[in-house]
Amino acid sequence: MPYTYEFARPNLTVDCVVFGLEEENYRKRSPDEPPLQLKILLIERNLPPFKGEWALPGGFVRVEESLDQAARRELREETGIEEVFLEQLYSFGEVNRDPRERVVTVAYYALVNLWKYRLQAATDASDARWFPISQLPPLAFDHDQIVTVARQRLQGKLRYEPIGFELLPEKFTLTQLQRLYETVLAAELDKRNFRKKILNMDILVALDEVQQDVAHRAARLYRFDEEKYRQLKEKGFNFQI
Amino acid sequence: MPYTYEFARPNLTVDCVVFGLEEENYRKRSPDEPPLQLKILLIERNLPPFKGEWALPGGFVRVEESLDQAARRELREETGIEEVFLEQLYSFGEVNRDPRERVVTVAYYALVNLWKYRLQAATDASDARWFPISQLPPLAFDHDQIVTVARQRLQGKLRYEPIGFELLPEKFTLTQLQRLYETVLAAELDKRNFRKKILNMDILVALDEVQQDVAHRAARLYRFDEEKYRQLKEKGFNFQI
DNA sequence: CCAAAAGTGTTGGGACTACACCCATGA
DNA sequence: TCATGGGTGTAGTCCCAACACTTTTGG
Repeated sequence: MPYTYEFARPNLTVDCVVFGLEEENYRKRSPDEPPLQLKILLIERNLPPFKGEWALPGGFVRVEESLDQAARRELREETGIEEVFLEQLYSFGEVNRDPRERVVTVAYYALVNLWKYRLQAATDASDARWFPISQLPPLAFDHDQIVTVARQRLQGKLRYEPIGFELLPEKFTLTQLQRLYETVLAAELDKRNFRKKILNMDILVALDEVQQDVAHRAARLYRFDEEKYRQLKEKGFNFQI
Repeated sequence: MPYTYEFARPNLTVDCVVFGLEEENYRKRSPDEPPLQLKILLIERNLPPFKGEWALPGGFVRVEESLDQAARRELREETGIEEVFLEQLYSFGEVNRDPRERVVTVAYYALVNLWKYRLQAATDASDARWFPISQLPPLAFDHDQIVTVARQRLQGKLRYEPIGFELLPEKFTLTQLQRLYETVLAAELDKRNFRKKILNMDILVALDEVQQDVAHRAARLYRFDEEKYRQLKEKGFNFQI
């Protein structure tokens, strides 16, 4: 019982906007189709309200866990995803966002490496599915609004923090990295300028490996050097695309 | 009664970090004292826990009001402040942030024009007081952490959104504006470059008025043209200091 | 040998930095 | 006339945008 409060209390949930990046099928359906797609992970609701519709993974916050813990728990329980980049997004508290009773939700967004998690995420939760962000089904509650805010945040954050690497495999080519930026920011970037910029930052390590199984010259693989980035950041360096 | 949840529920509050900018006393106490000070508004608690300590204005969210409405209501009830810039900051949900029971708080930050609100804010709430941000008393709960996050957000936001004008009188001099930036960002800026930059943005209107009651050449007054800024923003213009 | 993507340098323009002196006003 | 802040221009540097061809590889 609350010690200073006699009124009815809102309920509290967490919801997660889980972003993933997926390569298009090898056989392109149309010549101009983009080679990468930004996707989000949705759950089909099997309880009212909005039974049968799609919704963000999430659920009630328990008294013995922090908000961050609640978000990670729900993500694990509903999608099998663990140990990913997860950050608080915004709290949504309109009075009628849940048609039945008052529910405030603290929204999070997560970035998932689909090269690592594709199988796992697909099997752990049979009612979970990845949707291209440009072709989302109707969403329950105000989840479309949450997705919109999450997408804006991702676009903003991507430009001034090196979080894009969370969406790529550990070893990636510069072209993959560029396409990631082009896909999320919905903008075209100049190849030479992009490479100069990112390599001059000195936060990538060139590996002695190249792409495999491509029908043309194989590209060099790189990985993100997180330690180096931390050091540079302490010296005042600012990541910026 | 919640329809899908049988567990104990966290309580939900809002808290507001209210920023204001105040000119130093006319008689400087030391020659190098900064001419502007960033302050925040605190409330002395008259109930346990932390009775007698200082805390952010805030309180429980009611079922019939949104989070934004709750923040504005608490601000009005506890400090008399209304119709100010108010934006959600972050939600704090560590399990033991309240020593007695589980309370999650959605923190907001507000920017107050102290030239307009000084009197009112001082009288409406006898237990409210403005503190220089560099000389805060010990705060209740995790409010020092909330203040830290709010300050970082203010510094960041100030650089890429024209929100600083909220802290100044409607008519201000370029020097006042520059000092505002120097105070909040804790950095010195070059006078000529600052003026060129801000005037080139074309978001200020030069008034046919000058400063009054100064013992030297009076500076021209300007005001922020919000409408012009909106138009420029739509065309892709990005404010940046 | 052909298709497909990898990889690579230069140049011009715009924006930022650094910097010092004269001006207007009131006391 | 003096003290105080108001107001102004230029030159050098750096960063960014624009831009096209050669190389490598597998099929």
